[in-house]
Amino acid sequence: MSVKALKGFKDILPDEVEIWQRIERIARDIFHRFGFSEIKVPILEKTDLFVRSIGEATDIVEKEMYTFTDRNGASITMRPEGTASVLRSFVEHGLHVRQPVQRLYTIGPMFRHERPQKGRLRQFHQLSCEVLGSDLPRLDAEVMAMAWLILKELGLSISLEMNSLGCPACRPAFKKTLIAFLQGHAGQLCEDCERRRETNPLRVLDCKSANCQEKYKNAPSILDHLCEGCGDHFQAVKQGLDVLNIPYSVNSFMVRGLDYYTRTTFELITDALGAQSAVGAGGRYDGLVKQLGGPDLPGIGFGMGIERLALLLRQSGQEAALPGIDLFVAALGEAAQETGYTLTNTLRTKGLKAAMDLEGRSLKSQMKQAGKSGARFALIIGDDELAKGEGVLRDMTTREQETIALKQDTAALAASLAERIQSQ
RNA sequence: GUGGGCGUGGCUCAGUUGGUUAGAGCACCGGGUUGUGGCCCCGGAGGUCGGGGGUUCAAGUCCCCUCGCUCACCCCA
Repeated sequence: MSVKALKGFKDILPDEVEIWQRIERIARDIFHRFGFSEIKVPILEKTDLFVRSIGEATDIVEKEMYTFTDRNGASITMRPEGTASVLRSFVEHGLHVRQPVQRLYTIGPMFRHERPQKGRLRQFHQLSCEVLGSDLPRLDAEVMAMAWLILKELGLSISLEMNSLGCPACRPAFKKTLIAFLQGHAGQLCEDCERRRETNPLRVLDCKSANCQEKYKNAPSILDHLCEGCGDHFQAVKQGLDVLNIPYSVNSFMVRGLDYYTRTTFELITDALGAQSAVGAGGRYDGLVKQLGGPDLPGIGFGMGIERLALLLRQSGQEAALPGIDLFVAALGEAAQETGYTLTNTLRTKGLKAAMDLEGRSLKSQMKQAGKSGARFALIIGDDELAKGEGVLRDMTTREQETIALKQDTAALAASLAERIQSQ
């Protein structure tokens, strides 16, 4: 049996790459419009970085990380998300002294050892961004507006759900209230919720069991337990979204899987991807920079899954066609092959997308290739033409042909062909 | 980690109650046009029927094991 890719690892084949490039192009453009700069960070980090940022008791850290010991005995992890690495870099290089507020984005692979399914892979790719150094509610709204614009310009309609998780000042109190409420339903919940009642009580709220949800109807809401600062912040974020005309809904049951989130959290939801409904998600993480040994600066960011975006684009019939070439050189006979070979390569140096058949196949076969390659023109050179110093230029869409002079100088010929074709 | 579905040429699939050289469409290559594409016609190449074991005179078809893919739970992008 031949070697196959690892489970959950996928090749992105040429016809699929087209749509990926479109996604990245649009996202980059919008990031730049919002004043973001790209940062590239390593895929491997010390395991400790993720344990400290994502949280020891999270699923990601507990059972999903690709962690191994390197040849020096150090514990290394393939990044399961992007924020930790970007913040590590931010702190390590003291980026905060360059300007008070930093806007950064990055694009790359993430790794989580989960059971693969639709929209979920072990190596997946994210577009992600972070803003460090400001806790203004208007920034939260702006970041969500940016995510919204990316999806809009991709032609996707997706709903925005947001919530506030409070801060270290008010969340613990809410947790207690919630635990007390759940105590009242002890023994009546699903297995998972019974377990999480103690370990991660906030989690129970987005349980999918109808029975549990029925019980949670009267559960206390985090939004009623926010401290004054968090409450004001939340109101201001909503106003910001209203001002910017971004449609959203508040989901007080929304919880995030990473421990570092504070205050604003949000998800970009679709109903077209089966179980993996989140196309993007993010939120504020005001204590994280300090926690990683940096200055006490607030931050906010989000990530979007490229595979999920690509899936949605394909479902909505937005498959991008492979771009055609400019000119296909069809040569017959050895001398013509020689001329065609140098001509084709010279055309490429002039900026044209040019192709020819190196196998010496029949003209019919070469014309077929020209058609399949999407060429706008075909230049037919046979030894007959060569003797007369001519070639036949065929317009592949109109099927019109004309005889053109093949100048002695291949470079000059290439230049005039390039000019002619580019002017069309 | 737990369930369900599925594994036949590159892709999508047919394969009757187990029975002779395993088929089709698409894609690929060649020919029909001594030098011309997208349609049509003809031909060709391409398969250890996921793998192993078993039952049988005979297994793609039945049984067991195993591997892989996939969807869902869980979790999340």
